Amino acid sequence: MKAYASALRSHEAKRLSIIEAASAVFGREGFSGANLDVIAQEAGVSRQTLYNRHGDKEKLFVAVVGELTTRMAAICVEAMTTFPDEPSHLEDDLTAFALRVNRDCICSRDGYLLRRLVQGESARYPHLFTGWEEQGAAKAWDALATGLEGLARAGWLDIEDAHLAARQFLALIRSDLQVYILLGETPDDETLEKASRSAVRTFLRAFVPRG
Amino acid sequence: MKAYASALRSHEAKRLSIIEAASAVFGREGFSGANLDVIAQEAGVSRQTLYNRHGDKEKLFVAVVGELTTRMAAICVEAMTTFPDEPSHLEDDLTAFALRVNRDCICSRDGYLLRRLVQGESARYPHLFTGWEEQGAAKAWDALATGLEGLARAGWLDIEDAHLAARQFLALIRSDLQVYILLGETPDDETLEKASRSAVRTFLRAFVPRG
Amino acid sequence: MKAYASALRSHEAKRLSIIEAASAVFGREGFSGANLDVIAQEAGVSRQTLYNRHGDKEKLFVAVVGELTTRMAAICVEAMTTFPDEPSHLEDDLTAFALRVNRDCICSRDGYLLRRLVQGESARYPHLFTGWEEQGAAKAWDALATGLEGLARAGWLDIEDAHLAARQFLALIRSDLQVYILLGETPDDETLEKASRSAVRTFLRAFVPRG
Amino acid sequence: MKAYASALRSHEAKRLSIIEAASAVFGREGFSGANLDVIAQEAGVSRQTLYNRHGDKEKLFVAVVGELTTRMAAICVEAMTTFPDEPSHLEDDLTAFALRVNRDCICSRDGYLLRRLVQGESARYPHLFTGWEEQGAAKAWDALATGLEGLARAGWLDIEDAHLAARQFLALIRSDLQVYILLGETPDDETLEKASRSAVRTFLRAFVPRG
DNA sequence: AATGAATGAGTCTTCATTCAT
DNA sequence: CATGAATGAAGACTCATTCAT
Repeated sequence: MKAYASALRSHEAKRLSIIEAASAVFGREGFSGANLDVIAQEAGVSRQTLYNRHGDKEKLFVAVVGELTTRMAAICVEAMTTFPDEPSHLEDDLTAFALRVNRDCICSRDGYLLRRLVQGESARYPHLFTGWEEQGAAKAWDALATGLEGLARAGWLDIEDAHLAARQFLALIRSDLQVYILLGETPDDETLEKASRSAVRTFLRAFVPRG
Repeated sequence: MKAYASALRSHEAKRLSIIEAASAVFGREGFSGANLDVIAQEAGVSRQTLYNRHGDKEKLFVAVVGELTTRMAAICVEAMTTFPDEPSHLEDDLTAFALRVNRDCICSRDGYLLRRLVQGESARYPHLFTGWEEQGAAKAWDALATGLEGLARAGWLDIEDAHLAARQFLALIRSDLQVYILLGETPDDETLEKASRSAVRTFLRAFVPRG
Repeated sequence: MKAYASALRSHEAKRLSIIEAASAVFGREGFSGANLDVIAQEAGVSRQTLYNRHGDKEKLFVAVVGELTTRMAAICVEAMTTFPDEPSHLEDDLTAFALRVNRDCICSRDGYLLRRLVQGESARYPHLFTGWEEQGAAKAWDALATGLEGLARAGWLDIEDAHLAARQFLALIRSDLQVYILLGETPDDETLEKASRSAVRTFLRAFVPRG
Repeated sequence: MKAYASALRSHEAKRLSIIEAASAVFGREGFSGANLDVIAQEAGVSRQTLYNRHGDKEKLFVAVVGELTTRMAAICVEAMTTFPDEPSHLEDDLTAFALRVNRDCICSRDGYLLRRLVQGESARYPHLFTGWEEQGAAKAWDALATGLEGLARAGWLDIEDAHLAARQFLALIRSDLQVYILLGETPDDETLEKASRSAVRTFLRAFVPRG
């Protein structure tokens, strides 16, 4: 029993370390620049194990993207649940929400890696992009639009096109983080908070009902 | 004379076709995925010529990024000169400006390629990113901030931090073009105009003085 | 007892399925093209069992050739016993004999496989060929020569060199089956009968005493 | 001009040495056992040249088979032209013809190699076999059948089915050379002459008109 | 300057073989 | 005995780079 459990654990642990290593290397070097021996080494498994588990380089790449997409989808869904449906202080609450989205979805390591992989190889594997968009981006936009619509119905905001507002909200909250996004660095909380707050302020100046 | 001129032309023509081909292939395949024979062939020159002109693969890559950066800087500067310093109709004029920026700087072929190259290889060649940021992005932001400041001084806008507003303006006008930006497709003018106008409207709702 | 017997049976059964699978794969792919994992899988045993039983790839190959040689020797000997020592109808009886040789020795699956293995690897393992020739071909020729000599002594045939006649008999009866022999397909009985009969007819035209 | 001619010569010479080396190695080791580096080395060219000229291992193999097929077809056609249409001494002339066929078509190096390649890989590349049969074997059989028919019409032979007789003739003349054929050794002229003569004698005993 | 070849390193992939469970 | 992993050696194929013509 123990052996079985530990084998399972080791099996799953290996799977994970392969995905970790592969996403790191693919992210760092791109698909063609990635070296399977390096991945195997960083994963602490033998090259054979890579092949046993994933067949070949391309399939491994697809597996990595799939895993990251799944993970990020979960994280984004989770982040969306913190949307302030009944805000006590609109600016503060939206800022907290924006900060969370920035931290967990935009500037997280997995987010960075997934973005790089999809950006870098979407030309070669268009389906990557499709899957990513449908499972990730579109869902997040929808959820956010729904949240904003709720605020509008409750009189907090004055919004005509909720999907448009959602896209603009997302665009604004990342507008001050371009450098971090590009380089894959995670900004500290102060930076995140500042970027989020200025974005939310502008967003509210645009969408809070006047007079 | 003629021979000299035509030799010159042919020399410059070759230089250009090499840059064109190389940027296309590097953009498509990334640095490690690019094949110098393919570049030579697409450029219509011999492999030797690549080496004679550029020394080696990395130098060629750097030359491509340099050329694209120079070009894009010029284009952005040019675009900035169309900023409506004395607008007749603020929304229309800013929309026209935004459309121009979107079309020429964001969604153009060179813009797409340069972004891909920098994004893909900035990890490997950090100086690429530095050069690009300083010569391209920063200058554009400065110029735009100056323009916005002018509008504010003239009473058209109510802006505290002009650089922040510039970043947000740029973020907003591209917020509806993510797909095109990612895939490198150039949207038609209607799409560009719509995306630009909704962004400008939101921007103005946020920054036009009230009451 | 039962357990013992069934263990034995299973042991022998495994041995056989290994030989079957190995001969099939070696025959299909040649020595270097054969993959031990494939053999193990087709045999329904684990790779380890191959190694436990046969040591390594080369030894397994030799075992296969040995097994096939033994089997084919037995089959050929058996076929030779059907030689019509006292024919009632010479052409019919010799044709029946030829058909049997063709079917069991030349066109059988094991015959095909053994021929392929020996042909393909005799350059690498000359002793394979030696063993095969001595145990298989030579014996068969001798037996056939003896049979023909008997017919000659009984006045049915007019033969000077019985070994030569034996070789020619064998050459003739396979002359119409080259395609099947090469591709390893087993012709139907009609084809076999026709090929055998025309060969026997020619053989008899050459060796039946005149006048 | 000279340079051009010498380049051509060297080009063709390289092509030939590649084919020579490749046929030797493929013949010796089989398709999967053959090592392209060895072929390149034996051909005295670089590995790259192999790839430039032939694309990949499989295409090189096909090219080798094609070349050998073409060559052997020419040689067989040439041999067939020596068929004694108007024999002065039937046995001697047919023996000379048989010897020639044996020497040039059956026991020649190219014949051996082609046979090995086709036998060894016809399972994997059935089209190899098809091409070989149609361009080589079938043509040779037809030509021989025509020749025998001529002798029959002229009263030298008594033949019903010329194609059958042709196949039997070919089977007989190689019946004493099996060992050489299998091992790819070229027998000396005495052996060839003896094998051919005994075959022709039997053939004539079967097909010369009686009485 | 173009072409073709050579060199040498590198990378993906396969596979025989062994070891641990 | 089966399973899965590890190791190490090939081997096919690619590619940057250089050289000769």
